[in-house]
Amino acid sequence: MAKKAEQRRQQILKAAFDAVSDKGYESVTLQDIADYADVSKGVTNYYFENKVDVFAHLLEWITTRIYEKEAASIKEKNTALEQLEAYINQVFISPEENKTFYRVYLDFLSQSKNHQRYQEINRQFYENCWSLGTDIVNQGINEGIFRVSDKEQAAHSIRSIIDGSLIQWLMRDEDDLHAYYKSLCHQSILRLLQVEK
Amino acid sequence: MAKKAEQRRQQILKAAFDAVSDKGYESVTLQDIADYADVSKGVTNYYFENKVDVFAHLLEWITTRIYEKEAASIKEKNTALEQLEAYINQVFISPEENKTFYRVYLDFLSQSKNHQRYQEINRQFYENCWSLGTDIVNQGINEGIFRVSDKEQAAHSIRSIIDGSLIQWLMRDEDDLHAYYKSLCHQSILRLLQVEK
DNA sequence: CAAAATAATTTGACCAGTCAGTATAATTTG
DNA sequence: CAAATTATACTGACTGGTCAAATTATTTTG
Repeated sequence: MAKKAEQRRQQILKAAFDAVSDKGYESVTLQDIADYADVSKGVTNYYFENKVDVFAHLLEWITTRIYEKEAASIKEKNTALEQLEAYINQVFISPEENKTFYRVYLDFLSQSKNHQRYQEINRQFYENCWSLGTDIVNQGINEGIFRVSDKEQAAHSIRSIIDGSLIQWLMRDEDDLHAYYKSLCHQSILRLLQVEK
Repeated sequence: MAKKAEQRRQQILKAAFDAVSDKGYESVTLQDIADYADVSKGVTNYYFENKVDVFAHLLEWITTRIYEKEAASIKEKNTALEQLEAYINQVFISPEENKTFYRVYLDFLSQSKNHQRYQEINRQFYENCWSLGTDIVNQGINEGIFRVSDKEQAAHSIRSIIDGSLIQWLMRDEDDLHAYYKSLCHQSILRLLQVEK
């Protein structure tokens, strides 16, 4: 079945994700992936061209998953402020989920310069993120609560603040900072959009 | 004597930097470093404990160099706005220097979670950066042009914006975006600090 | 339906290559 | 010459990828 094959691929991707999360991109071997997936080494090469191919699919999976979750939680809300809050809430889901997800994502970011394919996937991810930002900004402008001259620029800036906050949080690796950086990120963006107090 | 030895170390670190810049952290070998330094492989192991030791010294060198340059260019200026501009100018020196430096730095960031030692060096770097931000914020508050309630928070936020902008610029890897992200970063921080137009 | 044939999947041994680190030899220096 | 430094050769561990054989699933046939 094509169904069965798709399941196997998912299983391998999940295993690759766990492996990278535990050991870091560079040190994950094909054997690791096989071990995490509870299959033998050959399987990975049966379903994917090679190691890079596995990782490219993994990056694609991660970024689209992040984007879709963000888009979904925004769509539930009506006002720009609620949407923004939902966005930030989704970005900073929970310390556990965040750490694993964004550590792996950061690994890929630093690999992007060496792999054209990763870079392309990440470019797509950025565009998705910007479109989320633009939508919220448009909504806020229509509501008359955001004061922004250049919408595209605002979208870029929003994502900068999000990524910058996430990375700083990730790097400090102390307890109890998750809520702090979530709030910092939220407030920074509100100031950027010049929302009246 | 000890002078010569120190020179050799510097030579090796510079070689390691060039190698990482060209090939990326994960794929640099001890042989690469030796080749870039025009010495034989044994030399690296003579002056450093092992590969990680070389890289830890390199990270330390990079981060203190970035910090010192930033601190120096800020010190030249008197007003908060000038200082901020000098800061941003130094962060976004030139496309060439930026790309090499921050690509290597990003490599280290993603490795930090796996190496306690890298993490410690990076923590120190963050604290230095925050102190730069705090100084400028204090100056601006004294001048009455920044409206910030929490200075520490402002410092964190400033560095978030800087890192976020740098990474987004790095990842897009298109021509002519350097000036755009420099300006975006500058304007975002000004808005954050609620400078009157 | 059952046996046989065929196709798809899985396994793990294996290969050729690479690397970090070590040991030792050669060279320089004082 | 002796100590410090550098060059070279080597080792053992590990990796990505291959592949023939084994196993399992599916289809065909009588």
